[in-house]
Amino acid sequence: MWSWEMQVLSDELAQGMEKAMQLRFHLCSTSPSEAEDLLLQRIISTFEKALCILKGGGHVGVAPAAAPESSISADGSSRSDDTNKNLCQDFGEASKKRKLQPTWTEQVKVNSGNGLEGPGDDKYRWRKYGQKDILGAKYPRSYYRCTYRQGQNCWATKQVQRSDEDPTIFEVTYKGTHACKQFNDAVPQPESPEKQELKSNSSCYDQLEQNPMISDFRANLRVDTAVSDIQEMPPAYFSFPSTIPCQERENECYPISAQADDNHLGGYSPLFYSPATSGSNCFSSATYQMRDYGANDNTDIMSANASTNNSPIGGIEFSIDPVHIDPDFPFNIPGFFT
DNA sequence: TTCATTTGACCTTA
DNA sequence: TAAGGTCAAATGAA
Repeated sequence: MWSWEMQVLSDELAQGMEKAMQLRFHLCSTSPSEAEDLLLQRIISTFEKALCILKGGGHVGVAPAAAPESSISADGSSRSDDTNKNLCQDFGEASKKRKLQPTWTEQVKVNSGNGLEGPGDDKYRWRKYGQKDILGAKYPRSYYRCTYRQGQNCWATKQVQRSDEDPTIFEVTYKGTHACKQFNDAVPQPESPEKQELKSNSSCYDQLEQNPMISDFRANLRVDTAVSDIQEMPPAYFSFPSTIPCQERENECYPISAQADDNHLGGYSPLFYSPATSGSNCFSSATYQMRDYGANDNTDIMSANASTNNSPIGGIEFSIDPVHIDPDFPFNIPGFFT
């Protein structure tokens, strides 16, 4: 089959799964029957299997993971026993290790009126290690790595690329998860109310993090957070498919604790937190599109703007509150841009 | 003095 | 071989 045909087919399957997950997502807020939930679970599972088969990995039920600890290779194919033999030596090589790291992208819109040069802080301390002019891009791409790379062997990196079309939009690509603990000694940084609330709900995220499906999906996750493209969605809590009935999973999302072990973010977008009021939702209101292109390194086609409603993706759409950039937020804080 | 940024060179990958 | 990604020496700021 032609590669583009494969891609189209993959996209279609992905959309099917996305819609099924949306449906399940909605049903969860209306206490669906166990039968309904099971049925949806099977539908989603079927899409998953089809996608896995299409991608040639043959590994069913697990989206490509990319974390170094994962037993799934970056290209989405499962690491069979023979490939497992090579795991140790693979991970011993930093470059390969990096290849296996989860990657996702956020689009951050900043208020140009503030003379901002880049997106705001993401509560991690980054050290710029390079800048490159990218072919066809108006603006250079900046490369950052975690300040604690040496001290704490933290291999998280990020790339910041200013949008050609809209200079107020920065595409921030995160690679790898933070292994460091840097929140106690991090430079105190002002936080928007949204962020503060997000933080307080981190236990909700932690709960979600326990879900193996999340680890599966997050590997090739791409989160577009362009503030301008927010779709209204009825409130509901977010959930990846699992065999746990919705009512039970609800409890996974509700407990809100003030003690946020930020490291559990693992470098993932803080936007995953729900600023849900009264703890009723893990995610609500607006839509973020999580695009899982699955096994292949298809990040290039993942770069479509979040505005599309037809995102051809094996990811899901789920609702969380929009995160607006506070016009008064001091973006010139250390660590992001100079 | 320490830490962050800049930037040219080098490495990797497609 | 070109483009993207990373390294590391030089430089600057605090």
